[in-house]
Amino acid sequence: MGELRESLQQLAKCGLPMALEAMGERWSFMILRAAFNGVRHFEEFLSEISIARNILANRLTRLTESGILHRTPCPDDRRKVEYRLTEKGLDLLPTMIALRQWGEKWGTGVLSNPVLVDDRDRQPILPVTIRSHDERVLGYMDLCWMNAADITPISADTHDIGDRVRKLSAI
Amino acid sequence: MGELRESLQQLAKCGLPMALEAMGERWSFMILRAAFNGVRHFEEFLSEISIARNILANRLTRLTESGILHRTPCPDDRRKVEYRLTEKGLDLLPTMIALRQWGEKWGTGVLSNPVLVDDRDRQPILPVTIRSHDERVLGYMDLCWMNAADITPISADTHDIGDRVRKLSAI
DNA sequence: AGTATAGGTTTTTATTTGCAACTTAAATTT
DNA sequence: AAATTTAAGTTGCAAATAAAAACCTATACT
Repeated sequence: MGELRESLQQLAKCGLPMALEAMGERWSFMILRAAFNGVRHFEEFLSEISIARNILANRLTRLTESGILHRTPCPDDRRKVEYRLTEKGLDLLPTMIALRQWGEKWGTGVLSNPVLVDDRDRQPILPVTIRSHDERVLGYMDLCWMNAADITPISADTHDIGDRVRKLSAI
Repeated sequence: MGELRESLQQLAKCGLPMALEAMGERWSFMILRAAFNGVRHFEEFLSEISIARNILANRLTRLTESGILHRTPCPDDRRKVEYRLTEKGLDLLPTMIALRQWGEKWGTGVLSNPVLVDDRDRQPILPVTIRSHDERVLGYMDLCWMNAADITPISADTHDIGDRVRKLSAI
């Protein structure tokens, strides 16, 4: 119980809250999804997702400020502005696909179409999973928390691992 | 362009909006994370995450209604109620870990501690990635959309794949 | 019987959303 | 060159939602 509590103190500073600050708003995921689909301009976002103008403007600003999108005025048509995913933004793809797959699996039985496939062999991608360093698929029960300092870089001593490891669920 | 637009119509009914209806609210991820860490009771959630009572009550109800948590009155102490992750809820783990990893990678340089490891060999898990059917790691550029009906179950005809495939980004 | 605990609800206030109309600058049409 | 249209916002105002604090009810503990 002491251990658990300690871990929960840590919760405040793990990656999630920061991630949610950028992504936790209702429309952010939808905007990002549109961006992943090649949408780049204000009016285009507006017509693809049913969002209010001012909210879209606000979210685009915020996503830009947090480095997920990059805003460039178009050189060819100086009325236009281009919003593009940055590397940081592109890096949200696994999260988005994982969430989408979850939605498909547990949603309204409607099997989704089109399907995401590997461009190379046209076969559907696998469900996004958690993997061990040697690529085994891990479930909830296979995970535990460990002090970063106590991780042996792939070999070495094993004397008293017990009290440095907290067998915990996840996240 | 016509193709792109068609795909964007599809956007409305893919898995994401449904997923966001359940998960898209600011506190839902934090509540879920606490749940993954073994938090089960109202007052416990309340003290672990700084959320208002009424909002917590509301979110727990909603998460329960959407089948992510299961609510059971405790038989031993009948004041208490237990909120537990359902299978559907547990299935959000890859999404949450993916989002958390993203937050860690792009957040405030602070490398997070503790670290999630495989219980079996105490080695950190891999970053969550997108994989092809034969387990290759795929990036944004390796993906495209394809009509579900047109996917060949691992072999067979390849005559006119061209016009049935949309080379698209993702999500 | 009196107090504390668990899990809410209610009331009030602040913040966020969403809609509609307006603005500004640049491009296009007439 | 003037009038119109397009792109990307901003502003103002009503409605919905969130947050803080107080209150409530049932059970348990002493």
